[in-house]
Amino acid sequence: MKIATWNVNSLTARWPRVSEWLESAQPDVLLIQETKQTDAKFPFEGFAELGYESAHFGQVQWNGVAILSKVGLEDVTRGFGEPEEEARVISALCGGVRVFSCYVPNGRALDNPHFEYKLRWLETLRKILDARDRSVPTLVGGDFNIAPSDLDVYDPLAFEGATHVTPVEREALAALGETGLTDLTRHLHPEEPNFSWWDYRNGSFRRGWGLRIDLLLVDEQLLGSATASYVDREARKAEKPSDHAPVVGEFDLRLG
DNA sequence: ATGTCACAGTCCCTGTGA
Repeated sequence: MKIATWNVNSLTARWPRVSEWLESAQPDVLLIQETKQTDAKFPFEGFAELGYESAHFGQVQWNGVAILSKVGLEDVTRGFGEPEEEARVISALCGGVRVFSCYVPNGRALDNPHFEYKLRWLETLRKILDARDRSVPTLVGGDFNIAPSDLDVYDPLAFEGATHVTPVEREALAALGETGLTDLTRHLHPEEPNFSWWDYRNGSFRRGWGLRIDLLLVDEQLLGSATASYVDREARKAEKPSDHAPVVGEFDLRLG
């Protein structure tokens, strides 16, 4: 089973890239973030023509998360169940695996109220993951807006005083892991940076100025069946690309 | 730090978010 996560930075703007990537990469499941559209605009039919069932949790202008699947899409949950919440998490049961598509708040700046919101949001997610049914294989993917370690940052000195790299954010991410989840790409590749995001500005991609902030957190069952994980940098080279590249995990699942 | 991109509304520019 091949499961990928991709922050597409507007599905409206990115449809050509997303549709061609699905046709060539053929993941069984794709977790999407930043669709930036309402459910009414989400291309359910376009995805169906490509062979995918889909579920979306959208809003008017920002955020928006989705799950596409070729292996079934059942028991969908949208958000944390809080009133007026932003569209940042959706989960479903796909081919016997509970998958989450997460778009963690950016944080903006350390002294911005949005930074506290980011930490609260992560704590709410942790509680949900801690309460999950451990008998069901689980994958939590998405744009976490946190680089887990300095290996995940092209120049740690350039990020002093910035979000995405602080101890408190990394501790919040590690707390998700303490519910029994492992960072798949880093586990399989302990030393390669495997950046997944490059700023549109400054020619960052060409210069290799990236961060690894798009992650696949997997439980022990999935970790034991994992055969590969990689970043598809080709997608970042395309015309009018997202600033994020897809992150892929492959599993040799033998589920009862 | 900032050489870009995308969105909605103020609607062909501006403010916001990343």
